[in-house]
Amino acid sequence: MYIETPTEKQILTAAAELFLEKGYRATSTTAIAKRAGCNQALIYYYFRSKENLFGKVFSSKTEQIFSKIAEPFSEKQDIFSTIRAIIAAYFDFLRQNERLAFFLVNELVINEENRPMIISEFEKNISHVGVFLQFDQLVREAVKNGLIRPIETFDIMLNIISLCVSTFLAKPILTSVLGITDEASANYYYEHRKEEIMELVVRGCRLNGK
Amino acid sequence: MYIETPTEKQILTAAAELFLEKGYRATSTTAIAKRAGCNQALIYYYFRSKENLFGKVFSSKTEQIFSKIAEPFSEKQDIFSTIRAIIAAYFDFLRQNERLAFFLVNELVINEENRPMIISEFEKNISHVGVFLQFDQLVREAVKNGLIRPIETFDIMLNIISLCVSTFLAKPILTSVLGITDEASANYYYEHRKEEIMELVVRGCRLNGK
DNA sequence: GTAGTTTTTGACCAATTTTTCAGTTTTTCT
DNA sequence: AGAAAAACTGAAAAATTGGTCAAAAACTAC
Repeated sequence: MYIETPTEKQILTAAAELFLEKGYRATSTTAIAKRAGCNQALIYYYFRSKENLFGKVFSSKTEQIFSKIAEPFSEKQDIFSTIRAIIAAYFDFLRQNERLAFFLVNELVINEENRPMIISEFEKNISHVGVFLQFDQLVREAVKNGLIRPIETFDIMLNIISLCVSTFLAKPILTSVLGITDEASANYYYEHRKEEIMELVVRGCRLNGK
Repeated sequence: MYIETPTEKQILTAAAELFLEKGYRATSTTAIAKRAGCNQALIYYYFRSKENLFGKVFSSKTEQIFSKIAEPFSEKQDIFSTIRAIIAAYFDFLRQNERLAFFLVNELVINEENRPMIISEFEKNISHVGVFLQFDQLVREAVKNGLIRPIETFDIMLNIISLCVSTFLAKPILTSVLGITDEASANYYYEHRKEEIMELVVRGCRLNGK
C-alpha cells in the first residue's frame, strides 16, 4: 500500500477543515495551502485539481460517517432498544462532528457540479454496509409479529436522520432564539432533543392500541 | 414610501432566482445583470455591494416564508387538527418553493459572514408573527386538559420543521436511491412523507394510555 | 561525490471576480 | 426650454481564482 507523505496529509487535513467550514466554492486552493503551510502548487502536484482533492475529502468523510453509524444497527436487541441505540449513536456522532452535517447537506444541496460523485459515494457506502439489511429484517419481523404498527424501514430511518441532522442545522438560529450562550445550556439543548427524538420515533412505531 | 424602479425590481428578482438556484458564492453579479437585462454597474448603483443585494433578497424570502407559514397557526380547531393543518401548509409551501429550503439552510449553514444578518432577520420575523403565541397557548391548554402528553410547543414546532424541511433536503439522494425519475413517483414520495410526518408528530403528542 | 528521482518553490497565466468612475442619456421640475 | 437630479453606460481597475511550468532543493542510491 502506498504511503501518504506528511505534506500530502497536511494538505488533506487542511482541505477537510476548510471544506467543512466554508464549503467547496468558498474555499480557495490558496487558503488550503496557507493552512497546510505549503506552497500552493503542491496541491496540484499531489492532487491534480481542486475538484479531485474535494473528492478525496468527501469520500473519506462519507466513509467515516457510514462506518460509525453502522455499528448499532447490528445489535441484537428488541426493536425499540435498537431504535434508541441507533438514534443515540447517530446523534452523538453528529455532535462530535458538528460541521459534518452542515458539510454533507451543503454540498449535496448546492454543489450541483459534484452531485454525481456525491451520490455515487453514498450508494457505494450504503450497499457496502449490510447491517442496514439486518435492521430492515428486524423491522419487518416486528411488524409481522404485531410488535409495531405497519411501517416501512425507510420511513423510520428517514425520520431518524431528519430529526438528528436538523438538531444541528437549526442550532445557529436556536442559539439566539433560546439564548444558548454557554456550554451547559448547549448541552441541555442537545440532550433534551436527543430524548425527544427517541421518544418521537419510538412512539411513531408503536401499535395504535398500545 | 419610496417606489422601486422597474430596473431595481428586475435586478432583485434576477438575483433572487440565481441565489436560490446556485447559492451566494456561485452567483456572480455579471450573471445577475445578464438575467436582469441591465448593465452590471447598475447593481452597484442600486445596491452598494453584492453582499448588500444578498441581504435584501434574503430578507424578503424570510418574510415570505414566515407570513405563509403563520396562517394555519391561528385556526381555531382542536389541537390535532391544528397540527395536521400546520404540517400540510408548511409542507405544501415548501413543495411549491422547493429551492427555498435549500437556500435558507445553505446560507445559514455555510455563510458564516452573513450569519448575524440572517439571525436578526429570523428574530425580527418570529417576534413579528404573534400567531405562534396562539399556538403555544393551544398546546399549553391541551396539556393542562390532559388532551396530550406534557410536551413543549418548541419541540412540536422543531419536530415539524425538521421533518418537513428534511424531506426536500434529502430528495436529491433519495431520487437515486428510490429511483424517483418521473413526476408521478416524486408525487408519491412527497404525499407519502407528508402523511408519515403528520402521523409521527401527532403520535408524538398523544397521551401514553391512548 | 555524482547521477537520478522526488519534492518543493516562486513566478506566472488566463479567466473571472467585485467594484469604481467618468461621462452620457433620460427624466423631472420649474 | 433649461437646469438639476436620476438613471444608465462602457471601460477598466483591483483583486482573486484555478492551474501551469521550469528550475531549485532535498533526498536516494551507487
